[in-house]
Amino acid sequence: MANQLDSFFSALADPTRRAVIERLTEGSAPVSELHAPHDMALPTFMKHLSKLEAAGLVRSEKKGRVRTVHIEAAPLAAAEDWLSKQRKLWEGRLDRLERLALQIERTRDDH
Amino acid sequence: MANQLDSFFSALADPTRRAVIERLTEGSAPVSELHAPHDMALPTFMKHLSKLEAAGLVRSEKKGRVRTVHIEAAPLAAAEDWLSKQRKLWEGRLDRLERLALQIERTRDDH
DNA sequence: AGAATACTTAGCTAACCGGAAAACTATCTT
DNA sequence: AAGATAGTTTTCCGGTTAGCTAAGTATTCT
Repeated sequence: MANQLDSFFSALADPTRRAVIERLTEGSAPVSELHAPHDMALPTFMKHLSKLEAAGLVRSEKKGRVRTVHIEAAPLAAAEDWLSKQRKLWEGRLDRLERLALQIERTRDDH
Repeated sequence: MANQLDSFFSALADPTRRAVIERLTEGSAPVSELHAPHDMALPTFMKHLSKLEAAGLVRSEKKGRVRTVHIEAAPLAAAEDWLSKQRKLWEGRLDRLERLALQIERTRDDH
């Protein structure tokens, strides 16, 4: 995985991990609280958290026996930017094609 | 993979596939042209195209021996929307926290 | 008809992923 | 000091993914 976007997108390609991100937009939380709504073993869930952290989408700190997890907004914005850029390029192209079509139509009318 | 977002994001989690999307914003193209810049066997590359098509990010039609591939904008926008929503929720929360902090500061000044 | 082109299908491999259970460590609580 | 709590580490498993080569099919060109 060379690119940052690789790990961002693949971290987001799993419903458990997206649910964690959604939950974290409401505020930081300890691992056990994040785990609670998910019907899977803790170690399995921890692997999802690790993937999010490795992708930089999340940060975490341990105090005593509790690890608290926070969302990290910047990479979310980076992924959004890539998507937005592609969509705009594509839409821009559609616009140009439309203008071209109008021009051709007009040229035809001149005959 | 239950969710649509699963396949969208996992389709975008690969640099070859993102490169294909980037190329396609410039316009549709046949398989061989899309393949040319990528240093991998054709069948391998075709599997990437299939994944993009399965995710609905791309459409394709075969005419004679040539298969032409087109980008499909809607799902790109859907993925963008999810990201945008999360980022805004998070930023909104930061704003509320900031206001709260200001309030507390003001209350303290009253003493 | 024969050769070249543009995929397609089939079959293989190594690595990774999402899941589990079991056993362990470290930190509160009583 | 004992017990409960909150993670962590280890080891295993079956399924998917990304890559390859080799051989096949369908069109188009000469």
